[in-house]
Amino acid sequence: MLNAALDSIGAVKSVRRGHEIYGENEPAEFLYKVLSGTVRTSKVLSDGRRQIGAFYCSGEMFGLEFGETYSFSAEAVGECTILAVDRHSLNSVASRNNKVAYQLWLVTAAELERAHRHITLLIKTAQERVAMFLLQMGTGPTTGSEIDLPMSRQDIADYLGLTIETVSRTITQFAREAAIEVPTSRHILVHNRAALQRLND
Amino acid sequence: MLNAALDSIGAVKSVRRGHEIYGENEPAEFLYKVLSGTVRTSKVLSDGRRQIGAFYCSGEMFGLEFGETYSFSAEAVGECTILAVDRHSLNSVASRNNKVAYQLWLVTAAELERAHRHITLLIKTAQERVAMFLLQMGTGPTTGSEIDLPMSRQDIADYLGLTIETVSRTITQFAREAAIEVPTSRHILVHNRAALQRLND
DNA sequence: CGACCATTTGATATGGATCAAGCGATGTGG
DNA sequence: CCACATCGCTTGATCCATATCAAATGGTCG
Repeated sequence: MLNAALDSIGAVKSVRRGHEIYGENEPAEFLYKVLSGTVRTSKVLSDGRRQIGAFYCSGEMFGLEFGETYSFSAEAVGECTILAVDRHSLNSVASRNNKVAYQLWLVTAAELERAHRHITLLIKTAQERVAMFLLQMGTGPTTGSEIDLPMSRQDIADYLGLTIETVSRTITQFAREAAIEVPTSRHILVHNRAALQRLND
Repeated sequence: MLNAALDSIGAVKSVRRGHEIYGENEPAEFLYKVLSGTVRTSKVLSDGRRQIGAFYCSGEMFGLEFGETYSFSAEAVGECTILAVDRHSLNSVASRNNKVAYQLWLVTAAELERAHRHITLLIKTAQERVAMFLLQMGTGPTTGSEIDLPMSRQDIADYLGLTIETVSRTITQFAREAAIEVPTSRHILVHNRAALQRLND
């Protein structure tokens, strides 16, 4: 099993809020798993625009690469603990153990599916993007209609390909329409999930 | 080797211009390789907007899935011949042959890289998107500065997340600036590659 | 030649970006 | 404990890139 392999050869690290885990184009020596907190991957264009590739929550893996270098950089969104697994050790386990190799393939496949969802997101309107984002954040281990956003508005904007002002205004608008409630900026209650879902595919 | 495996268990088919190879959500029974022509994958949203996932040229593989169903549909852009490989046969080869399994993983990884490039494209301006698209189409087997576009302006627009008018205007603008020349709408000569490249990352 | 389709071009509208304040939490030093 | 700076977020006013609507052009095939 993959998780057993990871645990046996991985090293636990903790990373401070905002600190870099690895940089774009650095040699891809490690594969990581989030143990607690949230990690974002990102890329900064020459003119300063930033694209966030994905957010990774507890239990998810990131930093799996095929080339020699990372194609995005990775930073801790908040305080994080992560498991760092040496790529070569893992490869050697995978070459002896088909199940582990298959699990690594599945991680890549999951990553691909994530990227496809992201592409579909980026051709939509601002309302649709924000709605889709909230719904995505609302699924997972947390219960039903409460969403705790670990990331800033700027992070959300850079993930959605919008500006911070547009994200803020759209959230305000959803709140005015009573689809959601925003007790604090990082904590959102979804009252009318159907209204948000109506804005999807 | 993967290609040998594909050739031995694959069946050659030809597909007419515009015809569907498989549909979104259909059971994913086959993995395909383009032998000649170009294939596009796409997804149509409920309101009619169409997103093109990718274009596949001769030699490239498409339709590799992990779930039970295809996540995009696939159509022939022009007259095409393709090789259809039964997924279960291939899986059984892969389970016995590590090299084949590894190659399949690489196909997924290439697909992921493609998706990441696509995401980066979609956060840019219209000029940058079109420039990047032309440069991408200009690499590959064809020689240097000549691009033959197998697809329509509408296909390009749906790939880039723009309208057909914007794509057309942007191409006209590049021609006016003498970066390119457009003898016919499907045939483009790149005169100033650097000018296009300047619009990228 | 005439019908049809893809593409280009023109005129106008608009969603989201940009520029600019204001506001509310959190923290720091006096 | 309170001014005051700072930071993240929201709100307002205006602008602009791209969409939308509409028409002209050109290429292809019967």
